[in-house]
Amino acid sequence: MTTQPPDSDTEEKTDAEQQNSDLCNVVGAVEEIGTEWKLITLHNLRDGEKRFNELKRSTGASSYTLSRVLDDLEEEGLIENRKELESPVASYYTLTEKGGDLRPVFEALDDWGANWLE
Amino acid sequence: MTTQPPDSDTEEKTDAEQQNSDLCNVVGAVEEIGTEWKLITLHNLRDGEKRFNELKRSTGASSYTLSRVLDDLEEEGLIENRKELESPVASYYTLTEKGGDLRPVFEALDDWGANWLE
DNA sequence: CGGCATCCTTGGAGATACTG
DNA sequence: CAGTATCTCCAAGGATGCCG
Repeated sequence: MTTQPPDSDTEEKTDAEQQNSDLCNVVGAVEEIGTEWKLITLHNLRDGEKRFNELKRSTGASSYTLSRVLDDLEEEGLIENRKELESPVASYYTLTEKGGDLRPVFEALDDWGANWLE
Repeated sequence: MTTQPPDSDTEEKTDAEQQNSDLCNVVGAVEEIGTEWKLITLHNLRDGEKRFNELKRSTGASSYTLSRVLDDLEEEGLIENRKELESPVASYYTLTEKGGDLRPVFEALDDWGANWLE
């Protein structure tokens, strides 16, 4: 493999996942979106479309990292990308339905944070 | 109860966090618990007390990793540790109130997973 | 049984520079 | 503006061994 970023092909179930998948989907969900950059990026799209550099600023990720996170999220079907190629190119990202359905997760996190952080 | 909720702000906010902290606590929450091992470990304690090796099996983490994750979680006040030093030592871990309050998060993740995974 | 100490590998991620 | 290409660094984490 070249300098290919992390893969993300057919997902294999880990041993631990096997042991829990019958009971619930938390492990699966965590393995799909349970990294800080993914969560933060998705969360930063909660209010609608954003462009690359907006996300770069609001998430604090480097363009390199952000780019790969966005690729991952798009491959997983959590976000969509709309490009405008005219003039100065513009690239807009939005949550898909699948991604938007994570809102309750973020709300729960927000509630928890409001009680226990700060 | 020793685990008291928030106690005034004092946390240093990161740049990205600065930009969102006024709006919500998701970033803060994610930064505290948003790693796969932490989420999985907390989730594996959802039904109550578990011992070290039980967690090792159910999470799939190595003892080295699990040990450090548990230390982190305990420091953050998300779990508690009860040790029985007699005979063959036994160590039990449970969610604190703070940790237990994450259940809605896991429920939301579970719901999402049920809809979008599998 | 629980869990450090060590060694070692991997990839996550920043900084920087470059292109269409 | 929106990425890609490198280079590099460091932490996460597995494997193994030891020990109270």
